[in-house]
Amino acid sequence: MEPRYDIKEVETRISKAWEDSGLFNPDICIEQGKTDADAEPFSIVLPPPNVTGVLHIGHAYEDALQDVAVRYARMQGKRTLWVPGTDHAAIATQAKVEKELSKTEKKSRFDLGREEFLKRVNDFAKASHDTIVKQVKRLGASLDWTREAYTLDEKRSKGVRTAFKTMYDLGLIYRGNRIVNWDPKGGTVISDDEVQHEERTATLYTFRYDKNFPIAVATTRLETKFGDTAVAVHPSDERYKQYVGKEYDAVFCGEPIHIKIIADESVEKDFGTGALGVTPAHSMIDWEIAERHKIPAKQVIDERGKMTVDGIVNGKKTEEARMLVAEELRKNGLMEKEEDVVQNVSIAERTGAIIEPLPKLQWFVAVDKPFAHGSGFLGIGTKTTTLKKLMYNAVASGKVKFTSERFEKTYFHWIDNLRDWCISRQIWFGHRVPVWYKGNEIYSGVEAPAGDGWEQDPDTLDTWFSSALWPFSTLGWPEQTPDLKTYFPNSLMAPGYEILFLWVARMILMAGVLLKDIPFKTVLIHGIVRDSKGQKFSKSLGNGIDPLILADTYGADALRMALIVGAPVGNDVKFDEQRVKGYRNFSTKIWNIARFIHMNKPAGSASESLKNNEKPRDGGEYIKEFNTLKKDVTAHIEAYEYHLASEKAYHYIWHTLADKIIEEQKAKLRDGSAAEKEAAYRLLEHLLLESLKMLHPFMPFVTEAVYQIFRPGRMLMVERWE
RNA sequence: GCGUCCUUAGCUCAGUGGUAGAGCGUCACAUUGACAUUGUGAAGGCCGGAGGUCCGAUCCCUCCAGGACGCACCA
Repeated sequence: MEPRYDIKEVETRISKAWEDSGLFNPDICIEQGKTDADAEPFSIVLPPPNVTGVLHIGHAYEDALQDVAVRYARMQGKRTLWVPGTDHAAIATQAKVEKELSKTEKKSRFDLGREEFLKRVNDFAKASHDTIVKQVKRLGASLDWTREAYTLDEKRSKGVRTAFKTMYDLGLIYRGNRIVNWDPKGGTVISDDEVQHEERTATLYTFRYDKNFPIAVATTRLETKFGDTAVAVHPSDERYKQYVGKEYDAVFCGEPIHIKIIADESVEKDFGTGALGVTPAHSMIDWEIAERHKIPAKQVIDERGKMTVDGIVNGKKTEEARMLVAEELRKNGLMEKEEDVVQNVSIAERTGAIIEPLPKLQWFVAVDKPFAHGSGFLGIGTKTTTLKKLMYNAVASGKVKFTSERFEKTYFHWIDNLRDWCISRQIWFGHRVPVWYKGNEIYSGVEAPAGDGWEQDPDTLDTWFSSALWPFSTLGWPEQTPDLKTYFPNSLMAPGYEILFLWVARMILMAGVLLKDIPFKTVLIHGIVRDSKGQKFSKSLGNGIDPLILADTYGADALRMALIVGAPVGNDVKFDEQRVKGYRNFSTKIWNIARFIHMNKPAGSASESLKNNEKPRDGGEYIKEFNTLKKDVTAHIEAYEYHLASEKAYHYIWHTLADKIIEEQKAKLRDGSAAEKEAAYRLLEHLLLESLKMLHPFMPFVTEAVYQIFRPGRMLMVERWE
């Protein structure tokens, strides 16, 4: 053996050996007799990384976790499939290319036109994809690349169109004019789950529309008040009871408005004046109030964030309009109070723009609408159900298990508050809405309708719509493929908790409607990798670390260990480069343990019998000790307590096998009789190889490399976990 | 407002109804050895605070304080 553990040489060589063997593909495992054809399947699909650039350390962590599960399953002899793929990440990818385009060529996507722009995005996505694949492979992930998928490839696109059409026919997808989250910077609508909140200070103005109006109202968004169509008060508020039901014509900053006074439970008596100016077109809440009371909506802000009313604010941006209105109110003695308040502002997740709620004609998924389900799935009954109920019951029934119960609570809470899911986007990169129009005719189908004059909807679908199909689109759905039959539902899914709603819930939804089944049995929800100060890794903070550089410096094995040991899977991981270094030392330690044992291999034919993995005759108590530990480690892996399993394996190899057992056997190896030397060697070799097997899911490279030195021609990754 | 989680060694964090654990760091000693080092040992803790249940609580329950996060939102 080489005196030094050459990380890069070994990891590169082993990577290639695995790839050449084809054993990441379960079909080849069966062909070669490594797996029984009727073995229990174990399937998992890689949460597809976005083709927006490169992998970060969070991906390395997520892949490591899954690879532990996959390698363990494979070693158990299961028919193991881990499907790789990437996500086109519609809005994120488009935004990235647009930014680049504007920087280097000073052009917008409209300057290029849809076709040329999409070509650019696809080129970028392709380059990004290639980088990502290389990175994932480097980290030792045992994915079956022969089955690679892309959310925007031909098969997945057909799946998307089929899903849309099916749900459209069920009445679960509808087109409606409703208030939506408009991202003025991205120029598109986004869903509730893509909106984030940020605390900001704002001025709360208390004012009257005009001198004759009987009630003062409070708002932070004065400029929207041109769109007020009602004033709402609490039904039990004695102060305003006399006005409820009355209607007023008023003049607000020179513009006529018509206000109806209504009573609604949602109004808080103690806030502001206890009266709420209702602006249905520019506030989610107000929209809902207006719906309840059949109050009309009046839009006063356009998609560019500019005022559309006549008079002093015409054409102005919202912030400027607000100042103008405030000034006008003060001038006319209508402003009663101005105070600073802290409020939460809605921000678009991808572009950082402040959300402008606007009424727009968009496509939605109806989550509360009863539909004919026609199966007894999840004990829902055979008649009708709603998507909310489907999502709820999948988890409540225990069919889908979350590894941490606390996430189930979060999940249920989210469902309770869920509104219809807006799925159309005004961007170009993505799945085009599979709907065609001709005059008043509307057609939804998997393919375009025959005949002339049909115009396809210009919008694209929320990227999460295609991601939601991932557990089965990757297996060939809507075709009834053998893979789908064997590997669906997936055994496991390993997403981060930050996409519990965006993704996990939607997969459950889609599988429930389209396949009348759960998408996966177990959800292993993991935390976020943070830096040593506890901050998220992000470009703006400049604290990003390239996992590949770490892998090249310390080894992918060491990186994996540093991420897995020390934090339970559901918790956040605090990442510290020092720890990677520590596990690099551990790799070296393993190499040296092996080298020492290898050097002490007795010459002659006796050792040839070792090839058959015979148990050594001596050292029974050591073997017993090992077996107890192995059982313990196995139990931890089964319970997804990878942090404990890996730590115990680590501790055993270093501080029991190396520090105690090898030290104790040294004398015999040096001075013993031939028989004693043989016995000592057999014992050490046995314990080493068994230890490598136990550690393999966590540190696949060094364990495989050493194993093959002792067992040439064999492959540790398909040895049996007993 | 509703909800979840966290508080354990200098740091980062595990863990358990029965005398407190790891890694890193620190200190002392040993060592060129299978070991780009390693080994042996040491120091270091009222397990956030107060109650309760229990023979016994760091662990279970209640409350409090501090911190993180999710959802909803005050217009």
